[in-house]
Amino acid sequence: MELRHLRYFVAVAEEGHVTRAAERLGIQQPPLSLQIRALEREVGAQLFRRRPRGMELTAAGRAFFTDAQEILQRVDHAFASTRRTARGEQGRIAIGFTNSAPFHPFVPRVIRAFRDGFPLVALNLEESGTSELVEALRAERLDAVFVRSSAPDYSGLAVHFLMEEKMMAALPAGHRLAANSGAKPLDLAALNAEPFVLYRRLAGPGFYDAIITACRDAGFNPTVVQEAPRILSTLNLVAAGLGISIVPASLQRMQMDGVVYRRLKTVRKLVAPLSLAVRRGEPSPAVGRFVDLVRKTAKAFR
Amino acid sequence: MELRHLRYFVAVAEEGHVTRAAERLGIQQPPLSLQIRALEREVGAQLFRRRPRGMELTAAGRAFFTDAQEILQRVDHAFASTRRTARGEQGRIAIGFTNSAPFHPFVPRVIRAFRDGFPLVALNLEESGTSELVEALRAERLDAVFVRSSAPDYSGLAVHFLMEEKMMAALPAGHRLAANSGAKPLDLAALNAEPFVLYRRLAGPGFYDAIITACRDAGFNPTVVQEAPRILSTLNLVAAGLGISIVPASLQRMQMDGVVYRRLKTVRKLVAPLSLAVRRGEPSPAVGRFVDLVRKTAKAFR
DNA sequence: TAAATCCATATCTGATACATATGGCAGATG
DNA sequence: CATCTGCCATATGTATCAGATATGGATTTA
Repeated sequence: MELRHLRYFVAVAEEGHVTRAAERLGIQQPPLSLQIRALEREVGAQLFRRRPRGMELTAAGRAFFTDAQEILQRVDHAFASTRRTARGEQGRIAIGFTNSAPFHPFVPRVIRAFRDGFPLVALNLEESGTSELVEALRAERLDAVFVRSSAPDYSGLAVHFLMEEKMMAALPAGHRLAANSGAKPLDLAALNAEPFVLYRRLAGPGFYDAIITACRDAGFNPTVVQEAPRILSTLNLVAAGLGISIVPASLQRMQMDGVVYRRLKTVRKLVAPLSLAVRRGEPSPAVGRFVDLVRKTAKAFR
Repeated sequence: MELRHLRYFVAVAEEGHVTRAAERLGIQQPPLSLQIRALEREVGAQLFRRRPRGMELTAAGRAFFTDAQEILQRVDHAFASTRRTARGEQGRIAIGFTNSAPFHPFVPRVIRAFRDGFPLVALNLEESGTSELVEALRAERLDAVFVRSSAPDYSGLAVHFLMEEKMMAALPAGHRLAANSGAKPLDLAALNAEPFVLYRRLAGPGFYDAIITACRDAGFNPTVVQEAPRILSTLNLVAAGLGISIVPASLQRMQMDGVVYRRLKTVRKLVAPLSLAVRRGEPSPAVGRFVDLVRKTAKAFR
């Protein structure tokens, strides 16, 4: 049996009249009559009762009619769905981001923009450390990853730089340098005697190394008294008075009791980049559309 | 597109290799390659990415693969389901019976036997008066009807006599003729001075007329002091002492306080038949099977 | 570098779907 | 009651299409 048989059958069932159904289908009455007979032979059941004035469905024919309509409907749906997927308008993509990425207002904004523009594409969101994310990207568990730093190894991946943001000092409330919050930016060198609390290097090597390098360029080695596993625990430790930290400016959206943010005088290397990494080669249409939107939105965001 | 295209596509998708898929399908590799290309043109999307060593699905191809498998599965299901319906092993039939029919042990038994034998056939059961049932049968709201009497007009219907049962006298407890319940059968003439409570003629004309005729043959006109709309209300009125009644023997399964059943000496015309009525012509396979089972079970029941 | 593997293209042929002509049957009509 | 009408079924011919065979092109493998 072929779909042609189902289409012919449904037409005859709806018309109750072979000649009218043939007209509707654009063929002549004898081949339609033959096709119905062939279908009945193949199904192994009589689907119509022949009358002098037209045909009527048997009980088996009524059962088959229901199924046939549904099958034809599903075929049309399959076509439409496949075309949408091919155009990237439908499907599923998995997006990863580092623990600090969501605090950057760009990331939630572009995710919302994508959802609005492509409601039929399902987004899976994953948050993890940079290394885990890159590994998942390579293993095809993730399709695109927002990263905030240079990973040790981006081979096989395409990394699209989106933007960068300044870093700020995070000081315990009551700290001698915390007065006049929002006033004149601090010299990085003013932090030379301070104990440092830094986001663990393994989780965010880009931040860690950038901070170390910037301090050395300012003339001192920072005293790292504690590494924190998460960006939030970094702030918690600062609030507890264990030391100071340097974090991306977007973190100041996270107002936390006991933490005061102070701007720093511009240090060329002390910035936090935001990039999107994907696998090289041919992305799925949905991933392609996502990358396009992210890059376009990043240009408009600056 | 035809089902052939779906079958070819699924085979290639599963094998990832056109030559192997062609072998599996029993055709040569070049026509299969052409059919896949034709399908991609018709869908309007590339379903496979060609590699030097085989083909792999695109995102659109993966979406289509899911749909194609489901469609082919539904086609097989439609065939099987239609065959079952054609064999009367599946479908739905509506059975009607008069208010008194369920008390005959045969009726629930044959219904259970049918359910056991054809679990995929759904039974709708309706209870009503004989006239309503016959009307519903003619209007195709019911497919088969158990009746207990001769309806005024069975034209256009086929009535299969199943069996008959004796009638019994239903007396108020304490009645002078109620003593020695189960003893020697009563003469019908012994009831000549009694007030009669009868099941309404409109609801069960066969019973009514048979009782009137039998009494006249026994030499008296029964004094009908009350007609009851339902067989149960007939018994209720007897229990209340309004009079006596004559009911099918199967009613004695309905033990009711205040009612005593007494057998009657055999009166040729005073029996309650049980018949199955269906429309003339070609019943659906499920109805045909039901009629067959009912008739066969009735023979074994006697 | 030659051979192997795999899909794509070209050409031919048999099978099949459809057109046309006509027949048969049951119901409608005069 | 005879004739006509409406509708599906059968017979025959033909154009189209699916599949076979032969061969080519590109990439990988030995």
